[in-house]
Amino acid sequence: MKKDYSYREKKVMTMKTVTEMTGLSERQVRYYETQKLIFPARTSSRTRRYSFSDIETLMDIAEKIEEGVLTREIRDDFDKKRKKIRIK
Amino acid sequence: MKKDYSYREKKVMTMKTVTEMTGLSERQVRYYETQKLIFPARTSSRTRRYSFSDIETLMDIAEKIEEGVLTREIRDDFDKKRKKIRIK
DNA sequence: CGTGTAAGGAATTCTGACACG
DNA sequence: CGTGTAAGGAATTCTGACACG
Repeated sequence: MKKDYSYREKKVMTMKTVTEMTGLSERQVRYYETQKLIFPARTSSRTRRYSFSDIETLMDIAEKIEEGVLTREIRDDFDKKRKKIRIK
Repeated sequence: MKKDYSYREKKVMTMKTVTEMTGLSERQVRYYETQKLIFPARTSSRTRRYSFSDIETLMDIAEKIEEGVLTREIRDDFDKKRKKIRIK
């Protein structure tokens, strides 16, 4: 059974809210999705929905990008972390 | 200083998400606002933003309405509860 | 009282592409 | 590589009003 309520993970925000909260452009947010760094949900009419968790990930990404890290590297890094969590 | 992060109280959702999560119509959600039962935030372009807390309040309201309680009574009830919390 | 609906405008979102590099 | 932008269509949101009652 799936957990019914998790404020942090629930995909509820639209693009506008995300750009407001992160300071990133729509273009940036969508690009990071194509790079498989974030995974917004989609409504029946194709609009994206983001979670608080996504917002936090985006802010991490923004920092790394500023440091000159490539999206490819950020993704590998995320994948590694996910693996570690699974091993635990 | 204001608390910077509270997933539950942060006003981040648009009307569409709210109607999806509560099952209410846009009309109902807006009406309950005119009755001072919920207080969404507004963006610079006038669109409403709701919090998880608002969603929960809306579901409470929906239940009461079904029981035949008047919005006026629901509001008085909410006001009483707020007062109690303050006294504590 | 509480809610549905049609109306018309404004703001939002989406995709694919050109651009720079 | 990462991001800006103009383009055009589709979906969303808003307000004020008429309707029923």
